[in-house]
Amino acid sequence: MDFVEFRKIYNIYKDEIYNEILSINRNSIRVKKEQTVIKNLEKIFEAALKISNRKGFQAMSMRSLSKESGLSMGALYAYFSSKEELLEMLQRQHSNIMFRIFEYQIKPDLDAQARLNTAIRTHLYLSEAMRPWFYFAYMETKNMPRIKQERAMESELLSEKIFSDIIKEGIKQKIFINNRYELTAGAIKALLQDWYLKRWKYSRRKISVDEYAAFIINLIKSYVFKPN
Amino acid sequence: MDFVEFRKIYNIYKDEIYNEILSINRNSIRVKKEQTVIKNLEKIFEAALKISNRKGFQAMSMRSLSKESGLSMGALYAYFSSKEELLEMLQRQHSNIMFRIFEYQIKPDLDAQARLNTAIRTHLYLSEAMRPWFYFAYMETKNMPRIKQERAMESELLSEKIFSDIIKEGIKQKIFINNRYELTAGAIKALLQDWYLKRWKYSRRKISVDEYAAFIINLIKSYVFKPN
DNA sequence: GTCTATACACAGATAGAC
DNA sequence: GTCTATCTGTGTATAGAC
Repeated sequence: MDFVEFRKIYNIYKDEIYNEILSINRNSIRVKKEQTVIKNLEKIFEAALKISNRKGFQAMSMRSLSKESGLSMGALYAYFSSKEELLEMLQRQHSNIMFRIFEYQIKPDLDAQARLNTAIRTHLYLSEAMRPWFYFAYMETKNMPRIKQERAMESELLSEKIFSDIIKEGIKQKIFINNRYELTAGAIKALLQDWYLKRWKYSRRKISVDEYAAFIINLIKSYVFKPN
Repeated sequence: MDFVEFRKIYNIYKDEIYNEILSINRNSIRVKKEQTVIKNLEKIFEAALKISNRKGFQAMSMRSLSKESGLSMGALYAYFSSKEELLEMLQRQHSNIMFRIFEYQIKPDLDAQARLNTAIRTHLYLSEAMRPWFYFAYMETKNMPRIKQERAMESELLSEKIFSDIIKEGIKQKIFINNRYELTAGAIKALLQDWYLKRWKYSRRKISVDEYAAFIINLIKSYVFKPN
């Protein structure tokens, strides 16, 4: 699988994003006509991600969101009851779509090595396709109240577990060396996150997402196969 | 070198931090008595880092900073002319102290392997000793205006260059394999940053800073020495 | 040097016309 | 469903007493 191939799978899901947001938040959205809701949610979310990823969610005023999205302040509040609710919608939607695609992609019928590759590629390609969402989720959870941060931490650990489980199994099957699988899984996550957190750096150096995928996979393999 | 040893070196510098802040910002600080300035700057900066690292600098109100630092609003503005200036003071101080210690620590008389170790350990230990500063600098540069972000990006590349130069030299000396040294340096940075960005995770798992240093070093070595 | 009290701008949110 | 106009709280910053 490379990025081009991944995009085909992803595009099927993509159109459902706003349908899903609608059905989850049906009761808090005052507007009735489905078509209108979907069209406007898309405008609102895109604008919110754009401004937030530049200045931070906190610093984004409702006035600027109104201007960027093309809807008036009054209209915005027909889609959520407070700025904080908008934040929650964005966060939840990100984690939903992420785990959904992950679940679908990682087939259990492959050996540990192939599954590790798939997991790394899936995560990386997904973050590339949905970069504004990933960046937003990473940066904005840090400034949230304790309780909601806990949720984000669980989500981090859960996605890390996908990697550590695969490595553990590889160790059991004697394919990999028994060598700090938990730290290794954490390292994979950190490297994957670097891709969307410092996109500017990789763009400047003209590193493609496929190149970066290959690099991470090689780096990790050299460690889990290390003879010493 | 381990963390205990590093702390001894660090402690010598530590006391100079506020002296240095004072001398750099002498003209924008209205208070004359040196002792007073140093004592209060410490209070202000500690409070600012504490609140910002929990809620973000933007979300920290001057009222809350006043309360946390124990100084009145009026008093605060004797030390900086605007909230933005406070932000600048914090940022600049962080990058100053970082490059200062780095320069001092990395001796050129060692071979590439030993220098790579020292560089990794120095960066990691420094971020551990000054965690609130590092966390702050990482999170808050993202929301800054273009021009200032450029500065932060240059700083990222500069510190990355320390690692890539060492690796390049190792390749030249035929100690290391010629294997994407730029991406490798970036990976080292990402792994080092993960330590202070997700401190909660490592604390929970009871990973010591020395353990983590050894892990990164092993991971990277297995790649730069990889036989294939 | 530090305080309290206050100015003034702008934030989030809503009411009511269309 | 969407708009404009407006309410009310909170933000940064400063003036002037001590």
